[in-house]
Amino acid sequence: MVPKMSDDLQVVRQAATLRRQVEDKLRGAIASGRFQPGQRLVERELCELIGVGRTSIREALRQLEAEGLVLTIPHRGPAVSTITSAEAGELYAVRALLEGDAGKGFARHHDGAQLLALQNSIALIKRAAEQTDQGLMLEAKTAFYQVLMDGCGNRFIKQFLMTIHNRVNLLRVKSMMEPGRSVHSLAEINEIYEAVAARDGDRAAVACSNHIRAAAAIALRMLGSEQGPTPNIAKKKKTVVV
Amino acid sequence: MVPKMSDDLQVVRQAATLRRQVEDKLRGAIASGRFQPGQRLVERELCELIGVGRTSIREALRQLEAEGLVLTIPHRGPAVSTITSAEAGELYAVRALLEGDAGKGFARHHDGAQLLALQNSIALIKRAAEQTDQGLMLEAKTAFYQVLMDGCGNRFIKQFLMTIHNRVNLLRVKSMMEPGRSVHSLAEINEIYEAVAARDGDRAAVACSNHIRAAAAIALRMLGSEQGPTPNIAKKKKTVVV
DNA sequence: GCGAACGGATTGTCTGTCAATCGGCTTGAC
DNA sequence: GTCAAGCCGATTGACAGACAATCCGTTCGC
Repeated sequence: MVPKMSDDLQVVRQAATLRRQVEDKLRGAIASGRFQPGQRLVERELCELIGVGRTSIREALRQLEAEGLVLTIPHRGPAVSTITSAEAGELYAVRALLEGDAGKGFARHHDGAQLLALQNSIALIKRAAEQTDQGLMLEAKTAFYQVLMDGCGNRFIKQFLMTIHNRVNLLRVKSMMEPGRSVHSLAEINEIYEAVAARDGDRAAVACSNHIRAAAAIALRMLGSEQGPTPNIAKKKKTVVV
Repeated sequence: MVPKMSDDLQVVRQAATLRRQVEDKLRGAIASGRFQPGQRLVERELCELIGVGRTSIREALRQLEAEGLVLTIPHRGPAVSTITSAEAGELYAVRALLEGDAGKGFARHHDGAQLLALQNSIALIKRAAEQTDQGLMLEAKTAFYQVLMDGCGNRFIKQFLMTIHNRVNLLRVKSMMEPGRSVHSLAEINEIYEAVAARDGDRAAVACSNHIRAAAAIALRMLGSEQGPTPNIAKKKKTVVV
C-alpha cells in the first residue's frame, strides 16, 4: 500500500523512547542476519555502534531477551539465540496450532478491507514466485502473515505469533534458508484464501495448519541434514517454504 | 512435596543476578494482589521498598512489561496491567487452545513419574475441595497445570501458558474471584486424567479445552456483570473455576 | 601434560545528574 | 460557575562514571 494512504494519523511514527528505537534496531539487525545466532552482543560495542548509553542498550536487550531473541547468561552477557532442531520442531508445532486458530478467526471476523489486503499479499507472493525474487518473497510472505494475524481477532494470538515468527526467522538466518517458491506452497496459500473467503473457519484452520506443517517438514529435514557430522563447511543457499 | 526431597541440587537457589530476584519479588507481589491492577509502580518507591537501586528495578520492570504483567506508558511510568473483558475472552481462547495441545502432548509423552505427579495434584485438588480451602485450592490447581505444562513436551507451549496463567491471575486478583470448587470442575479434571492415563491424546485435548472453556464461561459471565453500571461497590468474593 | 593461579575483559549494580514530559493546580477570563 | 491557559512539582528517560564480582584465556609451576 502507499504509505500516505495509511489510516494512521501518525505518518512518521518515531518511538517515544530511545529504548524502543534501540529495540527495533537490534531486532532488525538480528532478523537481517547482521547479528548471527550465537554471536555475543557486547554492551560497549553496541553503545558505540548505535550511539546511545549503556542504559538504553541494556533495557532494550532485556526486552529482546524476554522475546527469546537473545539469551543472556549471568556475568557472561547476551548473545543472539540459537535454535536446536528440537526447538525448531516445537516452535513449528505451536506455530501450526496458533496459525490455524488465527486462520479460523480471520475467516470468521474479516471485513472487506482485510480480505482485500490478503488478496494483495497473495498477489505479491505470486509475483515474487514468478520472478524468483527471494527478497520480495520474504517481504510478501511477511505481509501475508501480518494481515492474517491482524485480522484474527485475538491480540494474544497475534502477539505470540509475532514472537514465533521472529524466532523462526533465526532458523532462516542461521541456515541461510530462503523463503520458498514451491508450487505446493502456492496451492496451500490458495486453499487458505478460498477457505477464508468462504468464511469457513474450520477449513481455514486446517489449511493454515497444513501450510505450516508442510513448511516445518521441509525446514526440519534440511536442519537435520545440516546438523550432521560436518557442521560448518561451505553452506549453500537452501530453499524452504516459510 | 517436601522441599528437602527436591531433585535439584541447589536447595537454596538464589537467582544469579539481583534483577532476577527483583523480578520474582514483583511478579509475586502482583500475583498475590499486593499490587493491584491499575496501580502505578513508582520507581523510587519500589527502590526503597525492595532495597535496590533504580537500575535493577527498571530492568526487572522491562521483563514484566514484556510478559504483559506491567504496562509502561512513556513518561508516565509503569503500572500493573488491567484486563478488559474483551481481553479476558481472547486470553481464555488462546489458553483453551494451548492447554488442549499441552494435554495432548502430556498424554503422548508422559512417563510414570509425571503421571504420578498429576495424580498427586488432583488428590490435592480434591482435598482442597472437601475442606473448601481456597488457598490450598489455588495452590493445588497451580500445581496441576504446572505438571501438565512440564510434561507436554513443548517448551514454548509451556512458556506461553505460564505467561497466560500470570495474566489470567490478574483477573482473579482484580475481581477477587476465588479458585472454584464446583463438582463440574472436578469431573472435568477427572476426565482429563483418564484421557491422559489412557494415552489418548485427542481425548485429552478435548477434555483440557473444555475444562478451560467452562472456566472461561463462568469467569466472563462474572466479569460482564461486574463491569455494569456500578463499578466499585463493595466487591464480594466470588467463586469461579480456574 | 595437567592443574592452579593470574590478569584482562565484561557484566551487574550503584550513585548522581539533568533534560523532557506529564498531570494537577492555580489563575484568569468570560 | 465553568472552562481554558499556563505554571510547577513530580517522575521518568537517559547519561556518565565508578567499582566489585565474575568469567575466560593464558601463563606458570610441578
